[in-house]
Amino acid sequence: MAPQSAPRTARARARDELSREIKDAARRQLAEHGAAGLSLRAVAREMGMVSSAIYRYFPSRDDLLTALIIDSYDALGTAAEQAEAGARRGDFPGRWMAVVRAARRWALARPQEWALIFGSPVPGYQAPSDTVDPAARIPLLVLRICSQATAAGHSPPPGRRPMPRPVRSDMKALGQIVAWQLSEADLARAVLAWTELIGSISFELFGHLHGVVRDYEPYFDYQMRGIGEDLGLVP
Amino acid sequence: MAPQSAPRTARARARDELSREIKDAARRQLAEHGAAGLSLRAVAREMGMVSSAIYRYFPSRDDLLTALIIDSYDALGTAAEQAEAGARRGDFPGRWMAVVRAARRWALARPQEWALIFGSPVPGYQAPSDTVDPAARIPLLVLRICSQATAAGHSPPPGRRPMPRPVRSDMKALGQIVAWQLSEADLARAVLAWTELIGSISFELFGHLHGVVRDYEPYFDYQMRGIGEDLGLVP
DNA sequence: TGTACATCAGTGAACGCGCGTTCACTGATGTAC
DNA sequence: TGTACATCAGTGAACGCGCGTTCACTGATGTAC
Repeated sequence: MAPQSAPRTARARARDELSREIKDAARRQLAEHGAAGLSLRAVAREMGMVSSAIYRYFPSRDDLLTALIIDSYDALGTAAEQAEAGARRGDFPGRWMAVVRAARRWALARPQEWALIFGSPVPGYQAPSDTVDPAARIPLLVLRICSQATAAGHSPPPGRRPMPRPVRSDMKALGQIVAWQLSEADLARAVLAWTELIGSISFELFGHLHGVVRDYEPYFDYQMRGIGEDLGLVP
Repeated sequence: MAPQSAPRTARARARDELSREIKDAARRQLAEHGAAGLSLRAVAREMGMVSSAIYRYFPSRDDLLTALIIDSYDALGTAAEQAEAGARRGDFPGRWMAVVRAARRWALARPQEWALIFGSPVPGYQAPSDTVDPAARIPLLVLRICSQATAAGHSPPPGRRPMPRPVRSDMKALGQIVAWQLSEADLARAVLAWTELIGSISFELFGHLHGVVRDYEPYFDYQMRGIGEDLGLVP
């Protein structure tokens, strides 16, 4: 018999496709009304289904939200990774800039998805652990760039000030997880750079630079370039 | 007749007091259910009033939200200003650390109020211009510290890299508004520091450092101290 | 290849709930003379 | 000081709406023999 390499039944394929269509419809809802305004009934309406039918695919509204969060983290991570892969390996500042620009572009195109993952947590909603890995893609990418830059002999000027013991211990643990050879001070700097990246994009998106910055792209580039230098990516 | 220094009638005083009580009840609501879950009816219930009575005080839910936003910005600004006023004038890093610690403490005590002003914008809600001045208190405070440090001869090492024209023009405009003598590069650095402050607190509050940092206070202090150094506050 | 049974997608009605806002009203407070 | 009128706070009922979730059901698809 043939169904050996493809044991996926027609029903299973239809199910996957509909799951995806439901998430697409939900994402459109999200883009218009925000996370708090995401309604299962509205999604069902857009799909031409009865509202209870959604429950064949997602056991509750929260599960649908979780799926959207994971997808958003993954889409953002993919965008950043692909952009980074396009830069010359030895060009560490270029790789950093590719990441941050891809992240900003992604955010500008989908502000509500950005707000879903980096804005206020939905009250009462607790992100399950499945979101951890997708959420880690960008910070890991940043750490990898820093690590390879260090390996190539490009390091930030050594520690300006002593690191308190609890911080050192947290950074040591982080270093053991990622297993690359970065000093605790460099790890802390990389975590800060990641915070600065997300913070800068959120500031622009959420309107906190209104009246201060008019031309966001060069402003963002300028600041991120400076952070790249602070990371010691450039000799 | 006597009512000259106090033309405030009993009715007016009662009105002010009730406005305040409504906002207090709304703030409690907010702390529990977040901005999206703020309900006029629930507020009225807590006040022991009928829901329509709220409309004597706030013409709509959005107006109540706006009042809360303004109050939050003001409370945060006041907390930061008071803390900063307690530091020795010549101790610029100390003044910076007083501001950032006060901001973090305020945020930890009222996470939902923080999310209200720095989290995802409420979809469909447009902040009116009354929020601009209260929102500017912290950034202005930061700029003032930098400016006085510069005047005292403590400046960051001069510009690492050229500033693109649009950025320079934005910073020049900002410099004219605040009227102090800071270079465009220093202004940009101060705006970044402000972004980093808000971003770091949001990262902690919204759980993005979960699994990376365990002891937040020393981590925050360490990073903010570094930013203070980057600002050139210390000779 | 054909039949019997199990699985599953989608329906339609219902439960129970809460929301923002409007409106005509009553009774108390404030103002002008 | 007293009266007549205007202002205003709070009531109670109603409008019109949308929501998440459950449940018994029908009919189509898949599976085992």
